[in-house]
Amino acid sequence: MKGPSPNPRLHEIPEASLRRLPIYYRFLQQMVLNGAFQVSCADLARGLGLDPTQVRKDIEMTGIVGKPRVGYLLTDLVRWLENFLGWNRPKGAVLVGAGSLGSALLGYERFRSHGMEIVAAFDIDPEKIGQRVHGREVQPLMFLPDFVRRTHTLLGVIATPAAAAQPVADLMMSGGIRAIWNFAPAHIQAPPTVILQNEDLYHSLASLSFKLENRLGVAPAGNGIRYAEDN
Amino acid sequence: MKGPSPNPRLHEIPEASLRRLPIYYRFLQQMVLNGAFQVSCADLARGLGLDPTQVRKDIEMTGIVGKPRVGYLLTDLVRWLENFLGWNRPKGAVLVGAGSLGSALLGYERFRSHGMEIVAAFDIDPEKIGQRVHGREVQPLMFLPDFVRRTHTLLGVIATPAAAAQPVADLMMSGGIRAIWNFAPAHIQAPPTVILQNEDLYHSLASLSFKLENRLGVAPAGNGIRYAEDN
DNA sequence: ATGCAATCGAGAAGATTTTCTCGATAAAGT
DNA sequence: ACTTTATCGAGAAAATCTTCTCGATTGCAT
Ligand SMILES: NC(=O)c1ccc[n+]([C@@H]2O[C@H](COP(=O)([O-])OP(=O)(O)OC[C@H]3O[C@@H](n4cnc5c(N)ncnc54)[C@H](O)[C@@H]3O)[C@@H](O)[C@H]2O)c1
Ligand SMILES: NC(=O)c1ccc[n+]([C@@H]2O[C@H](COP(=O)([O-])OP(=O)(O)OC[C@H]3O[C@@H](n4cnc5c(N)ncnc54)[C@H](O)[C@@H]3O)[C@@H](O)[C@H]2O)c1
Repeated sequence: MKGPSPNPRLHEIPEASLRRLPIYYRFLQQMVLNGAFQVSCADLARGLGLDPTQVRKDIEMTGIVGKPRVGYLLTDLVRWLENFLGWNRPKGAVLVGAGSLGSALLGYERFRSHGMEIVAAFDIDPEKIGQRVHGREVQPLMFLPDFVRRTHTLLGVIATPAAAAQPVADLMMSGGIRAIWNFAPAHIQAPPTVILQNEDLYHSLASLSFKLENRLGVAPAGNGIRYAEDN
Repeated sequence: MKGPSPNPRLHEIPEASLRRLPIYYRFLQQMVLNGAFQVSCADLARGLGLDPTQVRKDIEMTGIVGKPRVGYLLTDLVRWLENFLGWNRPKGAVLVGAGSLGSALLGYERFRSHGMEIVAAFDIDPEKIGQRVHGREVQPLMFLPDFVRRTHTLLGVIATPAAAAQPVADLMMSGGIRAIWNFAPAHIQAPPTVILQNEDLYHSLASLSFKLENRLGVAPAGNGIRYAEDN
């Protein structure tokens, strides 16, 4: 396996499929630890309680080809997915807002093995500036655009209060940030050339709260994945 | 507005719509602050860059009726949504794993106004037990089932390492927890009577990483929301 | 070798979600 | 009062996503 660029039809990859791949990836890693050698879509489906055809379609979508009656070589598939998602090529990121959530994110080393490395933290609070959080010195917010430009950083993480989200995003974009991961509960306006990913806990809270009150069980099995706000 | 039980067809509410409601809610709150008095679906759509019909369908789904040419009375709609989502009736929750993420969650007061109040924290680490985190004493994990039973708590939040997620979930369910919000990157098995909400950051990371590497802009405008793993 | 069973791959069908379209209604202007 | 216009509500159409089905391929057992 040395796979050609695993990009079948970039524009036609369902977001839902894209967001299921990490689930498969994690399960496969577990299988590696358990000493397995090969894996079929049916194995994945059984283990995760999903529809086998859906799993097959998702895996197929990444462009890897399997062998009938066997499935895929486990290590091949793991590396294929890493490569497909770009998780074997960590991309630098800047974080703004070194509060409680920001600090937790800064301390989370696992991001590096999933395509992102937070290389710098910024804040507007003089108390925070100069402090070290998990090994990184918090810098004044105003240094951000220049830092981004100099280091060609493409990814920005927002962990400020909601009111600051838009101005911080603007500042990021002014420096050349191309993708923003927003943890503040705020709607950010950005040109369509910038990739926006809102991590809105209230989405989940709404779903949980509503279902709990209405005694609804989990969604039908096949419906493994639901979307997160994009724009 | 004194709305009858706003439950048109419980089973037929699209998850996608459900998860868009918080976005509307937030925008409406902002409008209230800005002194607005009434609001139309078109206003919402314009402000959020979504399709007007989609907004209308979503709002319609909650069962509120508007007036042609006007839309809805702003405060009515806000309260209607709060009631529909259950955000005006905070539900107690237990949290397990008082680490960096768990502490951030414990310190986040905003949950209370969105249907959830974390009433107790548990951990397995003797160092953590007995400490106070944002006003709550961390209790030994083994006290959890009894606590849940005594207090009739229905919601559980998991912020432990992935390996502990399943056993912790089992413990929660043994006490009577009916809905689990899982922040650990792990697949939890639960009977369909238990509501599962996985908050998997790797979903977002996969989406971001992939799109960034393939120079894809944001998803088409209408596509405001994308799914989060449910099971 | 031959037949059997499991699986991939791909097209078709079905379900769900989003978008389009249009009639009804109420406010604002004429 | 009448017309215009913005909006809701609802059904139809389109797009998207999921599930079903089946032929082709491969490994395994006989
Ligand atoms: N804490 C949580 O568990 C949690 C959960 C969900 C969402 N959030 C959201 O994440 C964001 C951060 O939450 P938090 O609990 O870490 O808050 P926090 O108050 O602990 O941290 C916010 C940080 O942002 C900094 N900041 C404020 N304005 C800024 C600006 N204009 N530019 C740069 N930095 C600025 C502050 O100095 C502070 O360090 C909030 O939007 C919150 O709603 C937090
Ligand atoms: N820190 C982040 O920013 C972040 C981001 C995304 C996901 N997560 C996930 O959230 C979870 C917690 O992350 P964290 O950074 O807070 O980790 P952490 O190590 O700081 O905290 C984990 C806590 O769980 C406790 N714990 C361990 N085993 C337990 C058990 N069996 N029962 C009860 N408690 C137990 C530990 O004592 C510790 O207090 C992890 O699964 C992590 O992958 C964290």
